[in-house]
Amino acid sequence: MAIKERKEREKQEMRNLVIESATQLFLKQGYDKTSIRSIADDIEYSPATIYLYFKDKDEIFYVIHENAFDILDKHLRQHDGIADPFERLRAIGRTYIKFGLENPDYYDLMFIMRAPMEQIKNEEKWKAGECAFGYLLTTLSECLEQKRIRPADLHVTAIMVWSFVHGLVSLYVRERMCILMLPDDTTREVLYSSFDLFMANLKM
Amino acid sequence: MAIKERKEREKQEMRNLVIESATQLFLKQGYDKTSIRSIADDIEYSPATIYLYFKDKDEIFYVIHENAFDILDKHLRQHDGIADPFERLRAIGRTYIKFGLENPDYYDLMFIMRAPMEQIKNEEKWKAGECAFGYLLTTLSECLEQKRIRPADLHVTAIMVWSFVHGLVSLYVRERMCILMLPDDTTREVLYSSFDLFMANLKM
DNA sequence: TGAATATAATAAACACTGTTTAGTAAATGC
DNA sequence: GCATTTACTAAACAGTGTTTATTATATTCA
Repeated sequence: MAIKERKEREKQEMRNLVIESATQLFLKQGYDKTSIRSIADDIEYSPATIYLYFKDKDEIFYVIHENAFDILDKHLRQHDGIADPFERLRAIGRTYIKFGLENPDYYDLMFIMRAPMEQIKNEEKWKAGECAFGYLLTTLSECLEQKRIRPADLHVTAIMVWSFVHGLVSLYVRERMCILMLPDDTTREVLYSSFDLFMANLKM
Repeated sequence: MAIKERKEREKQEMRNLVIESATQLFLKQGYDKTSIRSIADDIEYSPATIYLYFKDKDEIFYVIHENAFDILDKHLRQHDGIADPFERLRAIGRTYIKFGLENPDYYDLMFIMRAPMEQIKNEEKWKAGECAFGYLLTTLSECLEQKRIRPADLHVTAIMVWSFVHGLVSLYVRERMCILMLPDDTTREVLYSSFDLFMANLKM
């Protein structure tokens, strides 16, 4: 009986349709302005239909949140070829910052907004987060082994590195870097200089 | 004619009444659940009355945002007496983190939420932010003068320090530290250890 | 094939939100 | 004492996420 399979496929296609529309609207107008009604309008279905495929708005944005991690992951893995773990760490860090500055809405959803994390509480774990953090852990582990960075606890070091780059990006994304009273491109230069300084301090 | 003065005083008292109620509700239930109607209910006035004293919801939370900076400022100034600028910086940093962990809603409003920054765009500058950042700048300036930290550009160093502590607190406040899969008190210990490591790397 | 059942979609409603408007009652000015 | 200004609010407006009752379509089975 292939009907059940077709139904399942159609269900998945409808979910994709919603996600594609939601992602497009989200990146164009932000989270708040991406209402269930605006998605419904866009895909030419009634708002109630969306609730046949998603539990609530959070579930939609949880999927977008997961997709965003896939995109970031692809960016970060570009540097897998760099043999020196410290230089690899530097490349990963710069790419992380670049991703945040160039995709502020995605970054917001991944690391700042509360909405997607509500979903994770009900599910098992923050799989996407663990994947990205695991990548940082292995890179830092190599750095420590080869004595390229100052010796310290692996997790403490990882939290230090992640917190720093997250701080840079999130202060920028949430418009607190205005205290510098500099034009946008100069502000960005300060951010990257700050990252360089951080890496210099980390180096052994 | 003292009537005008009395009226002005009454106007200010009404504003204070709204702010006090809003602050209390905000710290108890968070931003989203603190609606204009819930404030109006609490102070036993109609919702429309609030709009006679405040332009919109953002203006109310901008005042709370400013008050929160006064509170943080008082905490930070406690360490004015520490002669050694590096040790003063360490004390300021720990107090900043402690403030964030113990007052997550205030911290959110001050450094994460978009709402209060909308107000700042229409006004002149982010006065409260500049005051706090200025305090960091003068402390770091002393550290550099006395060669207690590695030589670098003052503003680049300040952004590095602020971004790091902000990253620590904001990842915690927005529940991303769950990747550590540790109980809450252990997570906090990791944060403080991370801060110690950062300071050790900064030291000359 | 035709009646019974299951699925898919929706219109309308519910309970909220921030904000505005029109109208009322009280305080003030002359 | 009367006209005017001020203080306040009920009701409405335009949204929001979400649920319910109903209809139309598709599938199953006799």
